[in-house]
Amino acid sequence: MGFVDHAEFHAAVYDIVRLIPFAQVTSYGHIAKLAGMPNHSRHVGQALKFLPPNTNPPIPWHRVIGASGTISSRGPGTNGAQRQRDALVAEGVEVTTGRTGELRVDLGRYGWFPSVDEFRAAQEGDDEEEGEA
DNA sequence: TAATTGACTTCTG
DNA sequence: ACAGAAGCCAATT
Repeated sequence: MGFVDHAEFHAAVYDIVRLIPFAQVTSYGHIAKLAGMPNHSRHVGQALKFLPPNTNPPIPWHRVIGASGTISSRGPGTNGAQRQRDALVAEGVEVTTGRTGELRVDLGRYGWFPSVDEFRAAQEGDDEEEGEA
């Protein structure tokens, strides 16, 4: 699986994010792992930042949070984390707000962390447009 | 070319 | 549970 260029990595990230089940969440690091690049968690976030607003099919970027179950705050003055919280709540995911304003999801209940094997199986059963010979 | 940045993760105390 | 530090690596300054 080694990717030779940036675009391929982004495409792989998008494909994986699309497969996150409704009302479930996973982490940047786990997506990097499924993409075969376990040390690129930060770049998964970069890929999502590059994501255009209107995609077809839609890419559920809001289902990607930190490994500790917290929604990454894009810094004060931005509402990205708030929008992510709203999108998750709209799917029925419980998002708790901690004492210091951190937004947290219970990974035990909503976490989606399939092994690479399970992920590939899901990819075959759920999406066959990839031209898998 | 070197330093900084960041939608991260993990370990320590 | 929380804070700090180290490790990480492509993109950006």
